[in-house]
Amino acid sequence: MVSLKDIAGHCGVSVATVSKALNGQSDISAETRERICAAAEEMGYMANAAARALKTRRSYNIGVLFVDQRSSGLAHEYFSAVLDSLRVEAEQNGYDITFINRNVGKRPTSYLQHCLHRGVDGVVIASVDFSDPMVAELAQSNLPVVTIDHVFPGRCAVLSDNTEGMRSLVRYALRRGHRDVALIHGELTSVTGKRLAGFREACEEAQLRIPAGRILQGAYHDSDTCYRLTKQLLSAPPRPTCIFFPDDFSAIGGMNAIREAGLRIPEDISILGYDGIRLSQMYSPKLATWKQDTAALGASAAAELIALIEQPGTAPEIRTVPGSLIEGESVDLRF
Amino acid sequence: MVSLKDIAGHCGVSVATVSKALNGQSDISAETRERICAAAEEMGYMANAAARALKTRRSYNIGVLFVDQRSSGLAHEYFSAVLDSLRVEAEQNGYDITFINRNVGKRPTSYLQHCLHRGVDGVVIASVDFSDPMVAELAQSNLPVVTIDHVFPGRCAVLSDNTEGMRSLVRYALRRGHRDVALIHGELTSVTGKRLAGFREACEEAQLRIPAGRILQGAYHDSDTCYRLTKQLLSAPPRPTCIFFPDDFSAIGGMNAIREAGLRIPEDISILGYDGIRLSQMYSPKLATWKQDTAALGASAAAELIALIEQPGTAPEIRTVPGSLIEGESVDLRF
DNA sequence: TAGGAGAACGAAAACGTTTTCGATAAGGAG
DNA sequence: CTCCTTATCGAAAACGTTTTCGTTCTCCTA
Repeated sequence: MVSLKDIAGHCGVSVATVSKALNGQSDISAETRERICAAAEEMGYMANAAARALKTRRSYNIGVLFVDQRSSGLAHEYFSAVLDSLRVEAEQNGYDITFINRNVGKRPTSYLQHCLHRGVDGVVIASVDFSDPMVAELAQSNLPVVTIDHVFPGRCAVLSDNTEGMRSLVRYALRRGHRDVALIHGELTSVTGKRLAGFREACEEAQLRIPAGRILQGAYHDSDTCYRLTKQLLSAPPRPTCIFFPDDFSAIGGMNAIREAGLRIPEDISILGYDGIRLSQMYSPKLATWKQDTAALGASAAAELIALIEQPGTAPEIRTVPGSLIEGESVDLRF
Repeated sequence: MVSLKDIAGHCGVSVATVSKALNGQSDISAETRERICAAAEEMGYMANAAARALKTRRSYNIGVLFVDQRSSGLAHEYFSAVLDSLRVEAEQNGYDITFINRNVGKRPTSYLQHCLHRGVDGVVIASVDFSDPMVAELAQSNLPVVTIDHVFPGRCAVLSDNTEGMRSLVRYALRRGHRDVALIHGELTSVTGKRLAGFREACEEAQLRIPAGRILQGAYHDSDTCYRLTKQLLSAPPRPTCIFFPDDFSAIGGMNAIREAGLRIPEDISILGYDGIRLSQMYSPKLATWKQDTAALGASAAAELIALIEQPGTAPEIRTVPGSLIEGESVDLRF
């Protein structure tokens, strides 16, 4: 690896001058700057990130905390899409991303310690158990932090509009004439809470009372559980005419249960998913679902974090990313 | 951040002693070592990775090159699963992973330059256009490199057994009595080549001649293309009794085409996928497919790379990871 | 012409480690 | 008691940067 010293030797100047020329400082004459830059280019110079980070305390590295509970983190299309746009946005701004984990060397530590060790400039937290004290420790640290789909008091967050998403889905189903609807939701998290709120709002709006038995706790991204719960819903008459699922993936479990019961979708039972993954429009029938704008979520998170890093004064902002309704073909008209 | 100097001050020894105590060097008395380690623990010491990397030229960071052509990289379940197990294995060995891209700062460079800049200890390359000269440059550099699903001469590689996978699938279909089979394959890569070879071998073995029109080039992970090609296959009688698809995901496109033509799976047309993603066993019918051992692929790649890094003498090894046949319910008996 | 301003560059310290090598002390052998 | 080992520790250099603060030198103004 060629270093500043090599270039300095080659050009007959000091390392200080080379550094300043390469970094565009003003107290270098245009002529020498040209000469130095040309030499650097020609010699294939590449700054040593470690040395620079050591000196400047800026690593141009952002940490990403994605914990795949039930190994559905990276394999989950929603999160991998968010991660990917996050990565692209970060890279365009000159930042690399590294995954945060719980060991440095081979010894276990905390997420925060790991971040301090690596000297990341900031952190994006998503898809984790936000009740984990170790996550809270990281979120409350004095590193710049942006969370996705969760808000810690006083910190930045990027949210998918879960209340609006669920509200829109319910309104859509009610508009199509459904009155006896059921909801299977995921584990109780802030995301689930928002969606439940949206569900209730839309129902109240339509002066619809939903009996307790029509709201079941399932699990995200777990089609087996939804298969089971759907069977349960179908077995106790009267059947609902419409079922909301935690996400598109788990809706597949529900569809299987419905078909095994000899019922048709949407003629006998209408269904709605959530997420709008590509697959949802390949089922037949195409699924009615709420498309979360994963590209905007990831890019916003990165952009906001970088703003936080580069303009330390920035007030912590909570940005909500709108989604959109995909009508699909899985909700029948009932009049 | 507390540094070695702080600990040294606190314990009344030199930084050299602290460093050696913490790193388990032998020329430190047990008593002072205890004292220093205790102080380090209590003061919340965390080594500065940048300083260490600068001094030792080891970053404990491995670069991962995953390019998502057609944005199906991270969103592709196969690769995200491989990536995840790779990450876990690396982390367990004290390595972090960072994504390699083409810019340092905001200026574009090559993958190799980016690696040199970051000082990664080694690189895993997967899911890229292996004909890209910039990828070749990286692969032929003197960094430790492991590729997945592709072999560069003289370098380490971890391969999913594509020939065996396709051979097994074909044998399975032929065993069930199919004689007029069609294959839709992906873009021409070394992976596709292997699968084609497996396909041909199994056919020859059974003394089956496959007319040219029965082998079509489609695209990986692209259900639209497969939808179109399947329609084409179905429109020209005689129809094949069995179709092989590039992967499970694109098989969905094929299934839709088949069903739209009013045909049943598998009674009228049998189908086979490739990959064994979770979803494939949620379709109905469950898909006959070849399950690639993504967990082993990722873990092997990481393990092999780390071996290469830590024992520089290691001979470049090409490891093939076996997969397994999932029979599913999508291939009918034909006798 | 003297003085000051500004432009261009360099010396050196610093960031936090690791590592070599020398120094000191203790202990054992003769 | 002297000499040689061995154990334990520290001083200092080095890794490759960035940045502060001088130092020169030129040129302009009064």
